[in-house]
Amino acid sequence: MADSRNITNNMFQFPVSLSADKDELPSSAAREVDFFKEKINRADDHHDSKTTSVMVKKENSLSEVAPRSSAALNVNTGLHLLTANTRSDQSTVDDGVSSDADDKRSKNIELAQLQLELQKMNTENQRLKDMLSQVTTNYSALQMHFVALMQQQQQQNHGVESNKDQQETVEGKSSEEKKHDVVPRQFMDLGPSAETDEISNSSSDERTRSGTPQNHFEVASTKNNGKLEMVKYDQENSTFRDGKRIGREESPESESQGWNPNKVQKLNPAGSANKAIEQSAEATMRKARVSVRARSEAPMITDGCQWRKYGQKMAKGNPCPRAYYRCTMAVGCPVRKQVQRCAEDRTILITTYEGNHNHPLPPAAMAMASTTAAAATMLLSGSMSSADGIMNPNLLARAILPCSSSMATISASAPFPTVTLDLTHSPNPLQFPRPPTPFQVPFPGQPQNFAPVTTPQLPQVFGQALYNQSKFSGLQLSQDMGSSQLGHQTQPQVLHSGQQPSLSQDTLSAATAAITSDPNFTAALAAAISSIIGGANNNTTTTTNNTTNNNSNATNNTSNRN
DNA sequence: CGATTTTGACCTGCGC
DNA sequence: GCGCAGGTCAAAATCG
Repeated sequence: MADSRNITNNMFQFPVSLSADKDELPSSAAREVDFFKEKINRADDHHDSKTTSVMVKKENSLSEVAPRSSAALNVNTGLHLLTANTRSDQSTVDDGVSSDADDKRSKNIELAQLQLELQKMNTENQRLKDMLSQVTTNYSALQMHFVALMQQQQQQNHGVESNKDQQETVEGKSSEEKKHDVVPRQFMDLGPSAETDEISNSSSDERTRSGTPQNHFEVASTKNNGKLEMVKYDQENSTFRDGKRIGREESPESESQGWNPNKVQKLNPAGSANKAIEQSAEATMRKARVSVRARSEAPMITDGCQWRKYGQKMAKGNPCPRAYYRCTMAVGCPVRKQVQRCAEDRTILITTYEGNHNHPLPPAAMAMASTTAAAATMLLSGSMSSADGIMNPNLLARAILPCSSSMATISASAPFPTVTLDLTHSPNPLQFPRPPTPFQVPFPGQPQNFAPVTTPQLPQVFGQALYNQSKFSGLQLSQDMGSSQLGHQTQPQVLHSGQQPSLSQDTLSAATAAITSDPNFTAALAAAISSIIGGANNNTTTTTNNTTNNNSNATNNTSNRN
């Protein structure tokens, strides 16, 4: 954990120590710091209680060792005496004065002393060994206790999530389907807890592959009937609206297949079990959202993916229309996003992501994709229960990285649990040096950026990110953000996007490399942030591949229903 | 001409 | 049951 914190602090200075934030949120920051300290102190206390005893013992041992070391010196002294005696022997031999009886007596005495000292040394050696083993045992016990607490916390979270999944599953679920309820739970079992999931019946090989949600579904589908192709990447399709769009969605168009729950049912008629698995798990994934707030004058932040707009609606309480985009980098990619400007500060662009990509991504897109996927999974696996006041793994994450209190917000309230990454706070310019050249996002049209990095490493990246989901740092828990989550920044800083520090391509490459190589999720998160910031700036400073769509025109589409 | 955007219609869930 | 709001579809329009 310390490593992750160090890595993050070294690589990406999260914009927490902003002056405005300090002014605005001194209490929360202080609370966070205090909590962290408290946490640490508690841990230290706990550890100290053990350590103290150990130390006392150690001190005792040292105090006991000290005379014994003097005893060891005594032994040496004895040896020295022996040597002296040897000399005396020699002297006796040389002199030929001492009698044999005296020599034997003195030798016996010395021998006895030596044996006694040797015995003491052996005893002390044994005691030292015992103490060492005790210290080791205490350390192991502490470690195990910590791990057990973590696992218990995770399991409680999963238990709540699993219950919710069961409730959200389609009605009339048969007992056979219930057998597979483990799969959504397994899907949720990410990170360290997955290693100790006693319910999971997956093999170790499956576990090694279970880094991504896709992989989980792959496993699940393989386990059930081997229809890999259907479950693999359609994780978001099956439960959406319970497949009631029969008339429209049975169109033969392949593009809509990814979103057609009936297609899943039709193409995978082997069992309702699979469907239930997919539905419950995909429902949870479907519901998880990652919202990114960034300042950008462009209609859309550049996240490295290709999007196609499929709808626009006026949302209540916001004069700016909400645009709906779907990822078009692959046929049937379930990822969608909503783009809307903040009603309070229209320089803030709110982008909400749903789902996981089912295709390789360019590095720039992978940063965001891995971030959203990990954040969503983290949200589903951990924070929902935290909203219920059971556990709060994010507190641990905050302890891991206490410097990013204002960066992310979890909203576990209905209708959708949402992680909001607030990038509107200006990073410290010293921490985000401004590059001399404008940032350019490598786009998928450039194949050199495409396959080599993403294809083989994508599951690993997801897996690493998900494995470290508990390290998703800087998540500020919000019990009831609700619709106000997008406006949790009470006083947005007036900072044009052009003023935002951007990152050079080297920086992004480094960040991307950090994602692909570093198992630290915070690094991945920071890399995504850097890509966002760079993309936003790119939009404002250069001509990009973005469409000419302009949401700010606000073509009133309120009469959509009318 | 294909791809993309626009936009009215449709569907669903939820609250009353 | 009704109305509202969110989300999606798909034909038409537009763009390159």
